[in-house]
Amino acid sequence: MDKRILRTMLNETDSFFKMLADSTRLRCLMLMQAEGELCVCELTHTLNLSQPKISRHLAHLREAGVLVARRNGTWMYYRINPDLQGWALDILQTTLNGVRKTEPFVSDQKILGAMANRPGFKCCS
Amino acid sequence: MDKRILRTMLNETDSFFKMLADSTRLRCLMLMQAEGELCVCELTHTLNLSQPKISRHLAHLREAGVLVARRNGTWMYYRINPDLQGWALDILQTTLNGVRKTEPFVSDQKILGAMANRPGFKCCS
DNA sequence: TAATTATATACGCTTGAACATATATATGGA
DNA sequence: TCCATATATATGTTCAAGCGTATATAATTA
Repeated sequence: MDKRILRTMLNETDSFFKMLADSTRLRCLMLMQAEGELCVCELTHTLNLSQPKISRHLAHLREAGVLVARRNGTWMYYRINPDLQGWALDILQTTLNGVRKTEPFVSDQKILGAMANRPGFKCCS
Repeated sequence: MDKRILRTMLNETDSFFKMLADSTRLRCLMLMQAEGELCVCELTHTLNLSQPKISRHLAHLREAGVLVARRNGTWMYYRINPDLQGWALDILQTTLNGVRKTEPFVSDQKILGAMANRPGFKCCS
């Protein structure tokens, strides 16, 4: 764990909220809260934003300890850090419940659900 | 209700988190979540920050619809807007539960509790 | 009306964060 | 080894937001 992580790992409570205070990051987090781990290409496709923009925001979330990552081949999968403090996990779920029927979250879920050729996606199980 | 309020009144979810993403604002909100309405001088004393700084942050919170205000003589009392959406109120309470035993929130509560001459404070009932 | 207290706002400055674009790195397959 | 795909990072710029200081407004009391 490097210095950047130690510096920002929720030592200060408001740094957690800073991570939620950007619409791109919040949309990514809500998708992961709803769907579990997602890779960069799924988020790039779903939010229709540039790959560097998505990657940079995911890096921020990871450095802040909000996300953890796993590599599988060329794909990087990100998911919400299960070791987040309980109140932080609660807030993510409460937020999802609060926004899941509003835009842009409805559309995001829909677009992700309709995405073809998702890596690791098993059709017909 | 003026244009600024309409623009920021939680039409965008992340604007709510933007309001929580500043330590001064978060400390004020946690005190109000714990204590109910508070006036500017109580917050200025408790956080040991300049009056204009506190006032400006309270104005932001009010414009965003997170706080409502009431005047009583020369004092302005602010409190969490009871008409906030349920999920937003839940998040404030969850956050308070999560941080109430950590700094700077412990000290803030202590200093406020020990403050002398609080306006509207009835000694010996 | 004048003085005092409490609060709000205006101004100029600084800084951090987000952005677009370009480029680097990493993995897997031919 | 070379290429293609997926992802990460670097660079320079722009802009929003916070800050301190000064000043304005509002209510109260003399």
